[in-house]
Amino acid sequence: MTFPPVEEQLSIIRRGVEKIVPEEELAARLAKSRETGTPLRVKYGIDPTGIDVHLGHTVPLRKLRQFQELGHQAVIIIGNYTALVGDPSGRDHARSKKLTADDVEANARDYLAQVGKVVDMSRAEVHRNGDWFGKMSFADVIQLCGKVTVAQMLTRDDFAKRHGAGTPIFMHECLYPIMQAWDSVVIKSDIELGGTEQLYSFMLARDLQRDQGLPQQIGVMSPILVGLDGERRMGKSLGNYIGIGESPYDMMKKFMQVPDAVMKMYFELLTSVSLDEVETILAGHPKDAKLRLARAVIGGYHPAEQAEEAVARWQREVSGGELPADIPVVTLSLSGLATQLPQCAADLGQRKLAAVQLLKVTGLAPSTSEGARLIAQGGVSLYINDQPTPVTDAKAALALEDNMLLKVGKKKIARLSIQP
RNA sequence: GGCGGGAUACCCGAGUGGCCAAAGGGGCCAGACUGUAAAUCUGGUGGCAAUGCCUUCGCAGGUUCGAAUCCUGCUCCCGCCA
Repeated sequence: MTFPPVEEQLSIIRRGVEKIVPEEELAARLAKSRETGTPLRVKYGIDPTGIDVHLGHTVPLRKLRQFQELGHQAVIIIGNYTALVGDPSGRDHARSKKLTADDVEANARDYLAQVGKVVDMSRAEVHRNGDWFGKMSFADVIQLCGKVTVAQMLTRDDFAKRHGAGTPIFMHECLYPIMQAWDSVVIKSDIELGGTEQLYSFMLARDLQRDQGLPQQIGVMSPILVGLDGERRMGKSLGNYIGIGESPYDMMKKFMQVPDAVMKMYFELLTSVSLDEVETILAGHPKDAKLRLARAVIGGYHPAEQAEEAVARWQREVSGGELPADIPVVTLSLSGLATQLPQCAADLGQRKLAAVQLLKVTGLAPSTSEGARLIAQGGVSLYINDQPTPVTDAKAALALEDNMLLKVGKKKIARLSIQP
């Protein structure tokens, strides 16, 4: 096994990484690996709790892939044991419902399939930590806990804060980092990847590895990827994410709405474009830079021609103002509507319906009141034979034509299918 | 266990008898501008068969012509003391 020169490896590893601890050990470890022809074991752990992988998750995953390309060994840990136990802390009740072993395994498989879009799974080791934790006795657990002090645990920032503030810290929460650290011992990791919030567990792993007479792992920590709002971390619950399973065009639309300020970070963490080139790109027009970014990232998850088509389509439909290609069809039944809205029966008899009611039944407005507001503000228009007409009177009964389009604002549009 | 403070719309937060569908800010929506970025500006932001009507200020009652506002009970939160 031959590896690229240490300096070259370092520059790749350091890209988009916030912290390496201990930084000074990394070069020596790489050098030794190169001399002995031994790949480093690079660990990345995840709890299989039903994750929809988004770009934020891909940051450490991409780093793992880079290690693979440098010739090192990717080791993915599925935390099936911790997932089974369930973490009741701080979670809302809906989420803390117990997962069965089957759920966890299904999640794990689903997760690994998604990970396969970034990591070369044919060359990765996958372990489930239930394989070792499931065999441990309570005595083993106590013995393991004997290696960690409370004072140590309290050096962890969030625990320290909570302890200071008098908010509860549950025993099992203290066990999670220990378990994670023990994973490192078992799989003999040289490097562990994760976010900066993992610092404590990473360091604990070093302590336990030393205790077991093993080489100590080096933590390579990625920054938190900000979401589409440019402020908070990318996350599903915040609704500011791009999932790697999304269609090219859905990704495209989201990319183009990202604030300019995050482009540099996205280029650095989500693409392989060289940092020099990124500088050049960002010096140009921001819109072109964003197109470039979108194309690069989307191309990582979809065939290049589909990424290209998504870009082209965005230029046509959004930038060019053409009507979108995939307008959802809303089917309206005149007789059904007459039952639903008896007060409009007379209008319906003439194939007409008040504008506000139409907005509501098509789902383009949540209520007639909101529909009336939208109309008053000039946000509603009607397309007959693709000819737009603004709707200005909320109460006016509109003639219902099969195939007509109703548009609200810039984004909401529906094609009507009128049935008897 | 004692004392005190609080619960207002999506969130924060004003309002202490009528002028309150409830200030202000954030968020969000629509419009202008633009590159569907940012910034800025304008308008809006409970519902309905809509110049009106109905519902909403923690929950349940009460006082009053009239209650987010006063009274009683209840639930929950947060400080301080023990």
